[in-house]
Amino acid sequence: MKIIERKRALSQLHQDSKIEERRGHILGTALNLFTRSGYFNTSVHDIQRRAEVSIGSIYHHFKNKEGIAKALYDDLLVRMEGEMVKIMGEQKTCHDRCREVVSFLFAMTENEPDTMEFVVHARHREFLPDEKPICSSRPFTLMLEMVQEGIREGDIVGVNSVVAATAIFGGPLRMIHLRLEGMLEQPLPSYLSEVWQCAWHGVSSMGYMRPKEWS
Amino acid sequence: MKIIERKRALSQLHQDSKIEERRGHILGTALNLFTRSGYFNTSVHDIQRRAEVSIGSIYHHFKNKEGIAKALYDDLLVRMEGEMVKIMGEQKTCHDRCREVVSFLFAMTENEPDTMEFVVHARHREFLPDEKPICSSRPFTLMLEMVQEGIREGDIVGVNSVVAATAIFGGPLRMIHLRLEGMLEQPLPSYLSEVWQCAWHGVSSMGYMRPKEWS
DNA sequence: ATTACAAGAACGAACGTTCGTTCTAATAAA
DNA sequence: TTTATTAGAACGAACGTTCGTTCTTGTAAT
Repeated sequence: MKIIERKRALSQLHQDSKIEERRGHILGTALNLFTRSGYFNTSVHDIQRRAEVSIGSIYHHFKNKEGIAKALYDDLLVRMEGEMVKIMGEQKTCHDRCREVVSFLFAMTENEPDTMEFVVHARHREFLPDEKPICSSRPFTLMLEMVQEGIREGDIVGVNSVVAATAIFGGPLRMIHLRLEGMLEQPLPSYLSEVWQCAWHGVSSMGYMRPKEWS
Repeated sequence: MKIIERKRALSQLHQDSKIEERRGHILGTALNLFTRSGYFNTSVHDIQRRAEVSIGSIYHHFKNKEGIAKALYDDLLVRMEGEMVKIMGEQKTCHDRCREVVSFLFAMTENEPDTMEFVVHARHREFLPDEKPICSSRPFTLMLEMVQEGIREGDIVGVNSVVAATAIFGGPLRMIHLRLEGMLEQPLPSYLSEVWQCAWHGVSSMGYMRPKEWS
């Protein structure tokens, strides 16, 4: 009995993983095409050709083209939120938390540029009309909360919290844009130190002692 | 003779302005639709209906749909570059120049949100495939040059100039994004002081004396 | 002053193509 | 056998664009 159940469970797992694999394969191909050519310049037939699956298979796993984008988007927000929560658990000060967020985003840009492009570049509203703007999604509100706590604790100067958040993350995000557009030779993490110092000094309430040059 | 020529010239001028008016009308309608629904969600027929002109008229004034977007884009870059050059002429220090740029961008966001949306939000690469990325267009390279001079003069700490430029303009640009997405209650200029102080303090090489609160 | 002509702006029906999606049949798994 | 999955031909709607025509306006000839 138990063995049979185990077998069924295993086989089910095997089945699930195979299904998940194909689903993931379609998603990966779609992400690649979406970021390479844009959502609207990518047809379902393009995805089908590149993924070497059939139209029917795609429409079996996803409701429609928008459903593919939605799946990508949801997956992404979940991953990002998980990372933000993890960072908030590991780091205790606003400074360390925000720095870690930037560090994570920089690393992700290098490791999964397609994914990152889909986060920061894509005009989700254009093809996911029912989605709220990404800046009011959980990962981004968590980043805002980090900053708000920093203001409460006195680490950050008492400005409007949205202003403080954009001051901290605006520069790093622009660096990500530039990197994704191929305008930066070096990988992002090599700029982290400089970028972060500029970002943090802009809002830090601590006394200011900056050396003339950073190495 | 002279009178006849004058008359012809006048009539020609009148004709030209009428033509220009219609062309501008089509462009304005297109800009509005493009920013409201996105380039790909806007059909030429939509533009035709909203502008209350004929399809033929549109194709008389513009080569094709892409030509409309290109005309908008070119016009925009010219205007922006003119404004940057003007600012560089009027302001003499890096600090004042960059601040004026941000001030101008904030004002423009309020006065012509459609135009601004088209600058900062649209994924031009997707529908203008031959265009270089906007960050390497003249207006943006001029902003970079302002910063580079600031580094040379010692006003800005000696970081990589791209890092400095993103540190200065990244925050303000994010504020513009937020405002265009309707996430800010107040008009942008009311945040200018705070935003600018954060941006400048991030890169300024001067001693640091920030009051606990800004009014 | 009237008429005839020319230039080009405006028009919109119609075209060919591409797209997202559906449908039916075939195959594999349970 | 039944169910889940894959396959790809077929479909209709919507798209960007073309093209023959009409309308408008300015010029020349009578």
